[in-house]
Amino acid sequence: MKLSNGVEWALHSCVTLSQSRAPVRATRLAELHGIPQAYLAKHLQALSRAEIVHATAGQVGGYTLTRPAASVTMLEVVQAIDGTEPAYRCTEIRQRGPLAVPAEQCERPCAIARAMAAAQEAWYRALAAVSIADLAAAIDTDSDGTALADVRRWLAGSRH
Amino acid sequence: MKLSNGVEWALHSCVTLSQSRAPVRATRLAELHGIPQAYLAKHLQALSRAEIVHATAGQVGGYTLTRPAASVTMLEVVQAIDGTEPAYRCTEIRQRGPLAVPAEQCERPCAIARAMAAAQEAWYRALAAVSIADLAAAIDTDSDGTALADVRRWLAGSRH
DNA sequence: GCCGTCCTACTCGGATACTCTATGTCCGAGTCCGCCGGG
DNA sequence: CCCGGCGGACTCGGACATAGAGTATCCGAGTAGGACGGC
Repeated sequence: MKLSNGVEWALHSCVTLSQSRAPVRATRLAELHGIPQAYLAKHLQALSRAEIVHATAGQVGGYTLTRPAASVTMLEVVQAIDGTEPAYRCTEIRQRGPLAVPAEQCERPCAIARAMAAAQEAWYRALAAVSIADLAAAIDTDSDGTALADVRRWLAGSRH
Repeated sequence: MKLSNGVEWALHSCVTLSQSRAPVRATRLAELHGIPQAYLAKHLQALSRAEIVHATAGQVGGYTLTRPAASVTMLEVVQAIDGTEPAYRCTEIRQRGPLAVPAEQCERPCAIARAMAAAQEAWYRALAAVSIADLAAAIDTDSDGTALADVRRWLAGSRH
């Protein structure tokens, strides 16, 4: 089980966007994080489709958060990038083979699928409990308030 | 994020093995579940390496559980197949770009990595709370005690 | 009749092709700003 | 001096190559059981 690499970029990008009221171009986000511009753009598109960020075209365009950072959860971002498909997908092998269970008795998911679904739910809950604002606050605390201030200053700098 | 298909097969196979004291051949397990024999064998090797099952060679060989089903957790099986690598791997992008944080200040994982690790931990706990015996009991309940009895009878049948 | 040895058939184990998703990249459609001309 | 129209350059968006991991398979090494011969 491996999570897409873009999830990390998307989360960092959201934290960065939460520090700016003005639109931030994908190029600048990529430059700030030292990652490929074109590929980050692809993931930002996914965030745009999920209506987590709003894209503005034109000369002073870029991305902004559509909602306050406190109301955007990590879960939303992860699902926007990675999709909402559960990690475990039951293929109903109990309905196959010489001892196949008839479909009528398979209305409820099988015990294994139920346990995996419960685990996934626990994962979801843990992610839904943390917002982008929480992440920003934690980063701020970790750096004694310098990191995000630097980001704000850098974002306010020349548009190159 | 997608979990390997073999996880499902491995879990079902473990439940099946818990119903037999005699070794069960990979061929029979595959036949019972209606899945490719050669590929299942590969995953059974992983379970063998993890010392969850014991492989016996020779004419009446096959696989058996090394421990009572109640002491084998779903987490062990999942990790044996899928590996122990966490789903989210922080690439430390905070140490890159124009505002790179110096490595000395990065002893603690970044806030995002901490949150993802907590979520993964919640997932692990949910899986560790369920044993193979629990799964067998749940399946037994679901089928009014017929499913596992059928399996035991089928396993006791001719070795073909 | 009993025991040791050999043989055979069967098992698992690792090395080997193939496919599909995730990665990385590019160019085109759409849009907003700034300039220019007219009133 | 103010306003409307136009041009241009910049933005995002989706379509297009590439690589790595997961999927599926095969054949060889090793082993346990059974048959055979000798004692």
